[in-house]
Amino acid sequence: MTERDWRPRYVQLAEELREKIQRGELPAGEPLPSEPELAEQTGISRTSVRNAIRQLREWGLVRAEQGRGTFVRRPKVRVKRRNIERYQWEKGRVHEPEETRRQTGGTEHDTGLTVNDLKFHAKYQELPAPAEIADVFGIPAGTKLLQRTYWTSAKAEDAPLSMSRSYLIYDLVASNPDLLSDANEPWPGGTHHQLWTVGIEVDRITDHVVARPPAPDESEILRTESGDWVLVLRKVSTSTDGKVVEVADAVYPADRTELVYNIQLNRWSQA
Amino acid sequence: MTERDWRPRYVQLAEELREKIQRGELPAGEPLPSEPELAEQTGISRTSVRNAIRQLREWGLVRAEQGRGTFVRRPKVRVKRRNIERYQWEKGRVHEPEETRRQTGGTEHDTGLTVNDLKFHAKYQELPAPAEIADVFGIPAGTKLLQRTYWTSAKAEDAPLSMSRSYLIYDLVASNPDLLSDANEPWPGGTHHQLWTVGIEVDRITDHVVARPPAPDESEILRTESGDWVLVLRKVSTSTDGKVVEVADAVYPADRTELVYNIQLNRWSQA
DNA sequence: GAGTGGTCTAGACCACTGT
DNA sequence: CAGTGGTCTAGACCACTCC
Repeated sequence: MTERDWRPRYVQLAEELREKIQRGELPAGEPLPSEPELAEQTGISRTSVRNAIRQLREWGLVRAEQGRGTFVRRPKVRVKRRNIERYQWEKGRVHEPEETRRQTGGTEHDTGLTVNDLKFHAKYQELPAPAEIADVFGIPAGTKLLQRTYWTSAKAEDAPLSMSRSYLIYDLVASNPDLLSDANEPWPGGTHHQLWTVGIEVDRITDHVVARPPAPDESEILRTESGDWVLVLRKVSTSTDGKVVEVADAVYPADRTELVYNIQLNRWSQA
Repeated sequence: MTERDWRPRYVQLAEELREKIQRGELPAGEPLPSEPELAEQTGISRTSVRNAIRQLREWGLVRAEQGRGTFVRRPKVRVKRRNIERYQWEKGRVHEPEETRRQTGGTEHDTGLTVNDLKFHAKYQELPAPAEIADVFGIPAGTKLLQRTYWTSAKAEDAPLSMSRSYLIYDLVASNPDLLSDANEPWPGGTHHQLWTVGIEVDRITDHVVARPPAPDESEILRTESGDWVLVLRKVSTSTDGKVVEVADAVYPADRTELVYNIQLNRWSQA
């Protein structure tokens, strides 16, 4: 006699299917047997079959499509974001001539995407600083901020998506009226150039990386599956006189994103 | 007549409860009404009530405990990991005397934890390089590696947990037999010191940050809730002669972790 | 033992997709 | 139209926790 399997039957089914997927018996893109079919094959109820499939969804292995079927998910290619190099490059570009700036990915903002791949959206609005943001700036809550929201919709299939919210202190940028409206988006040269027009040089940037479940609006824009999480990158820019001048939250679909930080260490012996 | 709400009833219930939680009507740590109770109050079946609660679990708002109840989750405090500073500090410590190294957090490895907070586990084993790891090293798959697995179990309540797997090329470290066994763990001085004993200086470290659902063993060690994700930090160390000398994957519970990278930019004008 | 969440059944109707 | 997954019901038994 082999030993009895005491795990719940839906877990057993989920594991069986997981193994089939990972062995390649059910290749990416292929549909699973339908729910009634699996119920009949295994002799368990459709409710339990659905339970098993929910497990597979939480594991990120399958995607259910209403009216069509449940399909094995293709492992997503993760877009690499090398922020250390990117930030330095963006800053260095400020003093290039405008044509150069317009050409070489002026729309990249925090996304790393070019205007060719996707449709770009920008929305500007004023808003009193929520406590959490005010804290980072080191200003009183309620101070007037300029909030800029950017998001992209893919033109091409599988193009990377992103969504980002950036905050500036309103009075700090108000001296250049061009900065207060989204009419100039995509701004040629990015945030560093915008800040430069009001006399600010960014000295250092701190990235705070966190993962969490998506908010409803994020889940819609990023087209995440149920159970997916998002990576949130809070980028805090500090000026050469030590003040926080921009706080930006970029939200990425976690299964399609990889953040890369390349860190140069000091040598032990310098001859 | 107000407009009819066409959303599924379990979604409506989930949102109602979400609002109650976020308004503080159901404070953290408090139990929700029991499932039969909610079913009776709302007039929907227990199955649908469970569906609503599953939604709240996916949102990370509640935790169900068998036989006790379903409780509002306390928002986790995220442990901040500042790897740029940490790596430089770890490298600089190599040439300090051994007592100093033993005292000042020699056990921190990739975890950032001290031996006082937790029980530390280490396991060494040899293993032929899987293709994915071999790729990173730039060596043929199957080359003998030394795999070191570290994990912690919390002594104190709410102590941070972590799990990490580190890979070294076996032949590269074999000249120091002390490095081949876990008997010396926690090694005083960490990986930089270990490598130094076989004549290697680490020149730069690249962090690759990714989030994904936990593997079963990870979920057990890190005590993640169902639906939680993990943050995976792959740390690739390159020696001064340009070879990859260590690959280490650290796995953190995503809801308790924040990675911080502080990036110094070059100045525009250097007088 | 009473009450909790976890598993499971056998049905039903619906919304959506393809042909 | 038939077939898919999504919602929903009204029950049942179980494992676990706490008194």
